[in-house]
Amino acid sequence: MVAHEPPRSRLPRAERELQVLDAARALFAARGFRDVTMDAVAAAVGVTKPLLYNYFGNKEQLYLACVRRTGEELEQAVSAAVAAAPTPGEALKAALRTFFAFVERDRGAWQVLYDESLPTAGPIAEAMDGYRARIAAPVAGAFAGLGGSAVQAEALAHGQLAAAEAMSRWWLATDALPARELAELLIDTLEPGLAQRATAPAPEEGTP
Amino acid sequence: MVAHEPPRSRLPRAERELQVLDAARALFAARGFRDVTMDAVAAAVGVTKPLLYNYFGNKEQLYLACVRRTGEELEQAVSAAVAAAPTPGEALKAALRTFFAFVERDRGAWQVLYDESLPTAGPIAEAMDGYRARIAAPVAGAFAGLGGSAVQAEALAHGQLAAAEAMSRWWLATDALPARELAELLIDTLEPGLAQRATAPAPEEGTP
Amino acid sequence: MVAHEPPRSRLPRAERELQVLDAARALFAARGFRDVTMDAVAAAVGVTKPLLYNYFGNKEQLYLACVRRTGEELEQAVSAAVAAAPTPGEALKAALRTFFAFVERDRGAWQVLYDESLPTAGPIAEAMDGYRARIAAPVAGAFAGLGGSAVQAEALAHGQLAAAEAMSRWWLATDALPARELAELLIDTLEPGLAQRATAPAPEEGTP
Amino acid sequence: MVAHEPPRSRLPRAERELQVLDAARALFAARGFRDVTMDAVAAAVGVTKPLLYNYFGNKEQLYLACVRRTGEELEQAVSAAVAAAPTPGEALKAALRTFFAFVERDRGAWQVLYDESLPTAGPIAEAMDGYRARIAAPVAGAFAGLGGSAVQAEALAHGQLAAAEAMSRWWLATDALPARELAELLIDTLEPGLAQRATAPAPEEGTP
DNA sequence: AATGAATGAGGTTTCATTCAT
DNA sequence: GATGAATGAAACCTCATTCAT
Repeated sequence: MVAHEPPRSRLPRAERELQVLDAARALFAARGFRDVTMDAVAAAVGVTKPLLYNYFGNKEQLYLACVRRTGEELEQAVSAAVAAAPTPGEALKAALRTFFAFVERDRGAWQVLYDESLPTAGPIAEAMDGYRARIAAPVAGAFAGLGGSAVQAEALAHGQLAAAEAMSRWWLATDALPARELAELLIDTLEPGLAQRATAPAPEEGTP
Repeated sequence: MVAHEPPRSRLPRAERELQVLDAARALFAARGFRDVTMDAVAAAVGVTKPLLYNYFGNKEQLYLACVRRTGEELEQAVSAAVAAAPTPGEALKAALRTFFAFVERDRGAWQVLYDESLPTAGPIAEAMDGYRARIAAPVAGAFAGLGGSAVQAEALAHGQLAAAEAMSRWWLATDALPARELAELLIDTLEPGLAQRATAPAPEEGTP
Repeated sequence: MVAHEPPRSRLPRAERELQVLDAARALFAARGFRDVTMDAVAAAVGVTKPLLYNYFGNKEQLYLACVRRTGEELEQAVSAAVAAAPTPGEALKAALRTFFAFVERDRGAWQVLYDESLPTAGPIAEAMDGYRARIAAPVAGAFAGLGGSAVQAEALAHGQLAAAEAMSRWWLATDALPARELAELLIDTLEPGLAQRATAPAPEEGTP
Repeated sequence: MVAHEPPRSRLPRAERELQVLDAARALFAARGFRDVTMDAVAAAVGVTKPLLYNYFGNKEQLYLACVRRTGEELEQAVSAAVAAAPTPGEALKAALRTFFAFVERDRGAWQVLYDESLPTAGPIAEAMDGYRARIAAPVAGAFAGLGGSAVQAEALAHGQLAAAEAMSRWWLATDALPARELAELLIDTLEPGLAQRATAPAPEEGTP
């Protein structure tokens, strides 16, 4: 009655590592760091736990290995988009479009990068904070270029990045709209207000 | 057979429940569902674990009990604010102001309602989704009143509520601005874009 | 076929702790820290591991709990004997007699105190070094009072304490002599040499 | 089918065994049997674990192979020194001097021979006991020649060998005195007592 | 009304050892 | 002669949960 699993044994390390990484990332995306056990990863790949530990060290490092490539890609994509834009306003739009495009292209990758069940302390927390901060930085820069005080820009950047994340999560759950439209929707909503900020002479805060 | 020590305190059940709820909610707010053990709750209240189980059944139900009052309060506050507003534009502003004010008044309550370490399946997930949806609904209504399709309104509501949430978190961490000013900052940023939506003739979605 | 174990359940904590401590100390004495598993301790007492962790925290703390009383007793016995002696020579004799008497009185206690399979780093190593150092200190003092340079005294104290330990271990393995005679044997062997040191005018080292 | 990379080095077995033995002994000396993993040995030699198993069978046998040469050397050195001495008194001095000299010459070898983290049962324990007993025997012989019963001599031999050992360890840790002076210090301390034993009319057994 | 005592089940990690080439 | 790939077994520890009073 048991499906006769083809013997997948004795693969070269590089190949096995990719297998593990794929299986692990899928599990982490689906259930979150906390609810994925090393046993589950091992079972998904069809190997035993010690192999996982031989290759990746421990659970945190396995998680980070799942995240690394993806995280760096998103970092670079966002900062390249921002750098290439002629004005802060365009930079912000480009950043948001890049972000949503990324989410749409690889749901799993994004979910792992923005996992909400990660430990809030220790090396993993630091690494993830690093990724998120480096992704957020160019966006904050764009906001800062648009007028208002520096604190205000930071607050807005935090807020609208979270808005983008939330819209992404909502999109993952509902699939109600093409992700690209979400980018335009958010951009359209913000643009006039930001244009107005840019022309105003940036007082301490709010309206004169 | 010996009963020298008077029982620590023999409170009526209702009172004891409130005590437990307060202590538990503070813990859940500070450390998240996942990282709070029943032992920790019992120790914080000064009772033993079996009492917790007698009164609340299990950990999830205890958590839900902690959340119930808060969730209903926020639900009602937001929907009252929206209902009382003369126009969709005012409704939205009122909703955001109410939200920030609520977070400012009771950060613990707020954090429990939006705990990010909750199980993503099971009765607790459903209940929490319910609260969040009922809080988001009036906001989405306000957005919808400003033009665009219903899905777009829902997407925006989720996004800007998360923005408010993130700005609040940032406020809790930095204390860099009064929370009320954050509300105005967000409103000022959104208002022109929303005004523009309101005048445009809301097609299926997006502007022509 | 299985012996019908009398249900030993539900003992008061104090009693259970003593049971655990006895069983654990016996195991540690017989097999050494490294080779005793928490499962073995639990099985020996007839309880499950979590109880051990509830009561003692972890394996190291359980070990230290086994050692504490004994260690302090030996410390005090040795330093009291040394303090009560009129001359350094007498002090040294008293210390050695106390030491061997202790070994004879409670073989298990001594074996646990001088376990050779302990971790060489971490809290347990520090605690055990503390005990051993406090036991050695009065002996080193006695040697120092007998002439020669301070380094020489320290070297000799280290050496002869180790001699006493080794004789104790040999005694535990062979039981060939009453332990008390070992004390006298060692004392008789050292005494003339030490007396000679005491009269000599302590040059840099060796005989003038 | 591809064989671009030349094999790391295709040494004849005898040479490879020596390499392994050297690296392994250094590791065992530094960290003790328990804390050295086969992985660490393999890495230190620059070979893979299966080779270790091919050549030596298992960890215990590898350890014994590391110890064999050293153990036999020390055995022979001590017994030669004792045999060459004209009187029991000289024999003892010669034995102690040989012992200290050996430790000074090759601290690694010495530490492996007296590793304190070895299993206390099984083939390894028996083998090590054999080495230690054969090293102790000539010393005990010398003590026996100085009066007292055979058991007493054995007890003293065990004790004073341990004293030499401990002084060596202390020397390794502090470097406070030349090792040769430690030998003289111990000899000077013991000599008068032993001389006295020699003149006293040895009761139980021994020479009149 | 409340407790002290106890556990089942499962998690991460380590290590000596072997298989197939 | 030597290796890359892989594993079985067991260790420490944690936590939600229940039993008997």
